[in-house]
Amino acid sequence: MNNRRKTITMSDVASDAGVGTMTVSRVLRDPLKVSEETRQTVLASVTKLGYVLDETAASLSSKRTRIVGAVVSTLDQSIFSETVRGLSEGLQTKGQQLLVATSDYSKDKEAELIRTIIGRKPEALVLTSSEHSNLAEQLIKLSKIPTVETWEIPERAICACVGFSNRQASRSITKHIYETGKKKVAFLGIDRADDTRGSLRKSGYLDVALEKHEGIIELQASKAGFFGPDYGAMGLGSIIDRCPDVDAIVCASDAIAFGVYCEALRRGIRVPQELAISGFGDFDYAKANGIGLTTVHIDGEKIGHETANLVDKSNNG
Amino acid sequence: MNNRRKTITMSDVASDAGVGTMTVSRVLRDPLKVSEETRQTVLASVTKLGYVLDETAASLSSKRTRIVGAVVSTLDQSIFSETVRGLSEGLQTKGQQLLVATSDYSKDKEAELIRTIIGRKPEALVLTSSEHSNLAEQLIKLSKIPTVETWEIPERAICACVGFSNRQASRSITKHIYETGKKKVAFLGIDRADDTRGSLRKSGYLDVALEKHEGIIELQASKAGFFGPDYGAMGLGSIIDRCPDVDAIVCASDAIAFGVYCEALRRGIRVPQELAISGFGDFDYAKANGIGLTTVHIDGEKIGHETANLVDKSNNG
DNA sequence: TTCTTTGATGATATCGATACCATAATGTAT
DNA sequence: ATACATTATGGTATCGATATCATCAAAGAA
Repeated sequence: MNNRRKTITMSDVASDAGVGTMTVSRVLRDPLKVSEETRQTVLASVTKLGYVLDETAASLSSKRTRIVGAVVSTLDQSIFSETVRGLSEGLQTKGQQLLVATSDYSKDKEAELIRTIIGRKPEALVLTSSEHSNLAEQLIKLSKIPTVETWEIPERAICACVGFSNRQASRSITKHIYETGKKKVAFLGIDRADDTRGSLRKSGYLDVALEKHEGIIELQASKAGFFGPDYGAMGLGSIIDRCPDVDAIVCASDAIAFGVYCEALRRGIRVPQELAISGFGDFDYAKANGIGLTTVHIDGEKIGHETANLVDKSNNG
Repeated sequence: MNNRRKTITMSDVASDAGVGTMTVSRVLRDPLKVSEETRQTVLASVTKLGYVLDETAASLSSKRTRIVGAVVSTLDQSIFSETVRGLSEGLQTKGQQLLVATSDYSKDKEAELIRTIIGRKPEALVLTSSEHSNLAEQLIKLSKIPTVETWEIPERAICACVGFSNRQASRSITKHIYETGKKKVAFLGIDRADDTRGSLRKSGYLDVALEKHEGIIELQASKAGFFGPDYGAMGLGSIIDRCPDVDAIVCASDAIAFGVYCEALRRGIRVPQELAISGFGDFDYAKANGIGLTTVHIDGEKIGHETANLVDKSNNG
């Protein structure tokens, strides 16, 4: 009503309710420590004045910010967004809030963002990349903030990590494909220097294929500025040219797999009867029943939830 | 080095550099107000001690939190994640940080989250839904925090909004399809009570189709627990049964369009020559050249950036 | 030379909630 | 009845940076 007032503070509520500020604080933070009667009075004043506790001040005073920081590589149409979602949900139930920033796969940017976020004194830090700049590692160490690395299991974890091994996953799917009776299994990936995941996946494929003493049909080509599905469509052509009896293709990503899939349909090849196609992780539509794509489904949301739990443990456990 | 020390504060830096705390503060916030010489000394101490400014305290003192809160419906594989990305990037360049929370399309949850976020005293609030609970609107009004609503242009904006009209967009795409010479254009959507967007898109389609005095082939069916693409695949069948000479389908979403597309390929129908298919906004792969899908591309990132600018203006302009 | 302006710097009160300790009022064991 | 927990509550210093005002020196105007 009287809206030209300054900010309503806890002592405004306190005097309105005829109690001390500590009592108000307790009503809001630890209601059981206050008698039923007082609690009602205070709550009445709170709603009457439309009071909202100032977490900024609370954080400074209590040294508990209830904030968790996350620096992710990207949020685009990607599995990371699922992770962020799981994380955000998980944290919400634990009364924490999520501060996110995107690094765009740049280590320097990541370090800079980490510095800014550390300034917020978060209770934990979540990172999605497994390699960090020295500056970043140093900042983290100095700040002593529990840090969780997700997605790729790093060689040497800073603190804790939640994730999976790309190589292992690729090995499993390749093995699975051979087990369904396929004979000529090819791998289709893009040759890019900075693509650690892609090459881990290739290694996983090779681990199994070599063991089969089977023709290792492996195609790699540097991309020419066009998008994943296009590369996949083209790749299918090359593979069939080189090896007409191919009956399965392990792709380094779902974007590629999708391209292969569409091209196969266009050529009238039945999927997966004549050609099995497997992708990797970030393509939501692969779930649909009608689509014959196999994919390594990575439960980003679960990773997020697990991370939230871990974060909680590092603070309370 | 000496790591059993307590937190390093600004006065630690100040005494190390032999200056007052205000000078340190200025070096970090407004370097031009400090002489070159002093600045260097202070910066040296800062790095020497590994000092990181405590934004929590800064916020309390200056009443500028440099935080922007966002409550989004979801982050899943969706266009919202692009928006969040654009927003996050845009804010980063302006020295702001983003606090996100997901409401899962629940108005009550949204209101609750808004309350928590308001407690952080953000400098702006970003919402992705256009309908809010009374509580939410009241909280926002009381807090006087500039609020930006994105995506759907609301009937009655709380403060400012960035977005587009679903109906208008659908109208454009339908018109475009007729212009390419198609004669029998159908609409395929899912019948769900709470799907405001879907029905706006349907209306947009009808606006144009009716005007053409052309057969309005419209199919609606409640979904049976399976995923979008499956519905699309099934939908194509129904439409063809009812109207064999259909030559274009406007779909309510990209998931549906994708299902229609795959089913068309399976049936040997050439896309887009024999059948044009259009989707709506959240399917990244539609961009690929080889794929014959038309889609209303919604630039989530741009929405995010625009929002960031708007947020900036409401605070400084 | 004297007065004013400008620039660099520091002292201190302050933001708003909470930790910590003190107090008062009960109940309860001896 | 005395001593001792236990519970409910309030007073106050405190967290760490910044706004504000004061100070002082050097530079320019008269």
